[in-house]
Amino acid sequence: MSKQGVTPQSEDFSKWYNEIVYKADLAAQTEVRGCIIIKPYGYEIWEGIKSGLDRRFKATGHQNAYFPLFIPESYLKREAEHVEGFSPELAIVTIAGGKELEERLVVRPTSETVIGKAFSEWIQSYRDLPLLINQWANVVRWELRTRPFLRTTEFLWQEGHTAHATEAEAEAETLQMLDVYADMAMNDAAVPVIKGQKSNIERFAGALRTYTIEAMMRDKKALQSGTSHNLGQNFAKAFEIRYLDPANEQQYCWTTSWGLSTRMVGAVVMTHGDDTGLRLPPKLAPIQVAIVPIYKNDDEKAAVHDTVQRIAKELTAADIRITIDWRDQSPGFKFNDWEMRGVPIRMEIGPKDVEKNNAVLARRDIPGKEGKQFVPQAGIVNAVKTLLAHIQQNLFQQAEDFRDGNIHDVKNYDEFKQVIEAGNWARGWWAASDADERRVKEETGATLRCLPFDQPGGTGQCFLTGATAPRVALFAKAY
RNA sequence: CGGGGCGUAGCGAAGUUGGCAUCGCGCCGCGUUUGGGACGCGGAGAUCAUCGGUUCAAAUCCGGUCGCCCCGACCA
Repeated sequence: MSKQGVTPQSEDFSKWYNEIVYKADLAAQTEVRGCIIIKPYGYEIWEGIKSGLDRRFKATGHQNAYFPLFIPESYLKREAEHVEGFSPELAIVTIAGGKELEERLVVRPTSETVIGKAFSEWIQSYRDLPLLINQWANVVRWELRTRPFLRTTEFLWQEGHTAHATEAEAEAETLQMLDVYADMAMNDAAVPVIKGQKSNIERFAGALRTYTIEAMMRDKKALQSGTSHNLGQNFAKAFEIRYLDPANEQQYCWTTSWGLSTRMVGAVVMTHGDDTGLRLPPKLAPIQVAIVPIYKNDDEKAAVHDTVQRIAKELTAADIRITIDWRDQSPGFKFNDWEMRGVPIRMEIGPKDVEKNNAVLARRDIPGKEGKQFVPQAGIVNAVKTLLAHIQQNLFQQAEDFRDGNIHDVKNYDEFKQVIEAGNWARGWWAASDADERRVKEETGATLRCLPFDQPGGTGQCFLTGATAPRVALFAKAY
């Protein structure tokens, strides 16, 4: 595979993204439209996201389970808004075992319906609540336009599903899980996100309220990176999810669902990547340190060998993920290769370093000489750990500064159009109707990303209608 | 799903009026190299997306199908 450079982001961001995905070996294309192979290096990033989330799910009392891929078509039809939202993108099995099926089976686009059915059987009494379940699964949505990780026909995700006795509890759960997503995004993926509520138009099909974390990519487009829904009693009523309360009265449960997908891998790529390739946050990087031994001949190679092995062992013992690059290539080639793959730290160990008991550490987040430093071999584990933490922090800071510098407050529709036209995000007081929101989308291409939790307070004048508005909204062009 | 572009070796491309399938990178072997993308010599690798048609002869001309990319409408 050619490693010789990549199209600059400024020239063609889409092209840059595609090239990076394939050149950094994250994914491969397949014969089936919109379906990608997630290659080991890409899958390891997903595994990092996954384990970070799974740990947090367990810590908040959730258990994993697995529900079937196939859903009887009739289930989907029980919740009117839900089926309407999803029917255009369903894949449906009509023939199986060589026979036409009596009831068609939908390949799950999400599992509210099957899980709702199960919950209705599992829940009898208020003592069974809350019921806190998560599943790791693949889902299928027949998308018209696909992009690796960002929107694929089949994708991997987790979907949490919970049932509660009261609306307040369900709401608390919905918000808690949004916090879990934001925490993982910011602390593990170093992706700064804005928490907020979706508008009616952008709300999940069948939900009462939908909350979202929104991230800004380096082309300044918004990426919805995780969503959490308070489903109210809609699914409880459709699937008879009821419990007997302490007063011996039947009550409908309040349910929630929340999901985060392999799209997050795309978010990591597009939040941190630069013109030399990927830049991975240390916490998610499959390889945190790439050790490149430097030698001119076999004698030097032998001389360097022991030092490299010893340091590698120390790093591994400290749970630092490393690789040693003994490939028969020039050092320059290797430097570029690991930069393309986004490895946070490159360590060079050559004859001079062996002699002086040094090693060279080069940071991926600071290009060239600036990011290089000599460190003594004694205490190298701590030096690496500290540097990894700094890189994690710096990637987040860079992304946050970039994002904040590209969000602009607008007072009227003209300002709004200018900001959107320039590709930026617009924030303004908002009190307009659903119809107005659709019109804005039609006229400018920007969608209401969310009503941020973080509000200025008080009231202001709606930038579109001039009416008194209780809160600001965030608009942007989105993926 | 509309409009536009494109499918030739693993990747990127050339292929004129139809006539031996080319080039660069990568891959394999040998030798020289190696602290920012090394070089020489020798090799392997292609039903030219696919199906059909025209023709003595098709990568090339005609038609269908599939897939990919870009721009729009729909979506985690």
